[in-house]
Amino acid sequence: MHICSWNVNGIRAVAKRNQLPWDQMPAIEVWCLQETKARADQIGDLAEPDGWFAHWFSAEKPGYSGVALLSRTAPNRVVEGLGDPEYDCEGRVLTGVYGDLAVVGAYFPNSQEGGKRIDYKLGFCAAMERHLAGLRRQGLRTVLLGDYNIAHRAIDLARPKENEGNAGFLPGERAWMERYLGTLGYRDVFRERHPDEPGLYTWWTNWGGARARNIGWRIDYATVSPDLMDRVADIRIHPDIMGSDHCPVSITLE
Amino acid sequence: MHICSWNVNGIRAVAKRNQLPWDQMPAIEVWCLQETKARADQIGDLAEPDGWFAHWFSAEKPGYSGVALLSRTAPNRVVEGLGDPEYDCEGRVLTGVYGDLAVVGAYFPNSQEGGKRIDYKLGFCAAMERHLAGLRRQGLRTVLLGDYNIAHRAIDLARPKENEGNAGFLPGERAWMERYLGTLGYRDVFRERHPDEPGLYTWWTNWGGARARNIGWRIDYATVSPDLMDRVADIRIHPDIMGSDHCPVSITLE
DNA sequence: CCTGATAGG
DNA sequence: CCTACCAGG
Repeated sequence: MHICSWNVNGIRAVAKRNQLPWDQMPAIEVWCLQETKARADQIGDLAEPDGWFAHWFSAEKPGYSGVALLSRTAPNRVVEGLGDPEYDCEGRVLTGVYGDLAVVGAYFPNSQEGGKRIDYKLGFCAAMERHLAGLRRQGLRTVLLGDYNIAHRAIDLARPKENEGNAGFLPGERAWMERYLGTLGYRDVFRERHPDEPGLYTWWTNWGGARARNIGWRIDYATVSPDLMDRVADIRIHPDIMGSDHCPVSITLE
Repeated sequence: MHICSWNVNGIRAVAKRNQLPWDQMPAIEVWCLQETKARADQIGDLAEPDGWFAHWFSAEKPGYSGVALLSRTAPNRVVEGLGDPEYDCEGRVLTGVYGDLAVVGAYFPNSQEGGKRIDYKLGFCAAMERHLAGLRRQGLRTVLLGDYNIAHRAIDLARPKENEGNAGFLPGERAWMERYLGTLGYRDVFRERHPDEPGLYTWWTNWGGARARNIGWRIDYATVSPDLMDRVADIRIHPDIMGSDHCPVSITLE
């Protein structure tokens, strides 16, 4: 099963440029999209692309956040959000269940300038923990794909020193990654397969040719529950796929 | 003296496209610009173009309205507005005095959907009358150039029937044109020289190729006080000058 | 530097 | 449709 996550930074802008992800990467069977920035009723035919089951989950605030789940085969069920209206009103999480696999697509909150929203973000992370635990209690193995808006360690961004204390690299959010990947035992497969390789990023700022110079951050992940680890055949980031300030991350499960 | 008026619909957009009016029409010695939509401090070098005396008068509300007066020779003095803060806070009028000539550049208010702002507009027109009367009491002859946002008569727009009761063709504003050009005796030189010629417009909506099909309105004028009439050598509209949804109107005075 | 929302035209 | 603004990233 080929699953891919992409923060599209506005699906309408991507569509206008003819860079829709399913056209660009035809082998993918499940797409988790973040920052769609549109309701289904704003995008016409794009809401139900030919050959896909599509589910759109949007923020209340127009043009803000929003996620989508597209799959070639229909999921057994789809869960919107984390079960907490404080987070679910921002359209950040969609879970598709396929057999014993739960595919969770998520757009974690940005902690913002001066860490203004770090409390909200850590609350979201805690709610995500509970959500994942609930899925596992249902006997499901989980893969959590999306834009975590967190660079875990110094190796995960090009300028760790300069970004000490900046949104996405705050002690509090990094500590949650430690907890999630350490204490809770979820697996950052990509880093496990490239333990010491720098320069592997999924996001670059739009200014100053950062992407061309590969001054980026790895903030998009596909992490799996421990019991899914043995099914992971492949995991990749796709820096050559353009159309957003993020690039896709794909995982192949057997 | 070659004087030209142009509603630029955002001077920054015009500059970005390299369509600055003084580059396009080098013979012009005085430019009255409307809808500049920028303060002098937002436009860098453009605020004081080489070889020009420039005066910018902006609305309080950012990106809204705004007029400019540029001239090859320095005016004896410049007057900002009409002397009424209700209108002057919207950056709509600049007057440059050159010898015994007062060049008044004006951006008349739009009367808006449903005539929502017709009272404001007619108040502006009344204040403009007083302003012009004041200039004449000072012994000045006046030319009032700009976007009046009024089509005077049916001949002045392509679709008079369909626009009966629409902003720019409301009875109240047309009546003010009648008063200005009839009772008060100011002269619409362009119409006097083309009394029965339809299809002479200065503004076209951006939708549906209206300009290519010449579905437009004549809402930009250069009108003169009766005592200036004998000095008018030429008056033209310039539908070939692109860069805005309006085209320039020029007048040549001896 | 991008996205999308919004006001104003 | 097109110019600006603005929030958010």
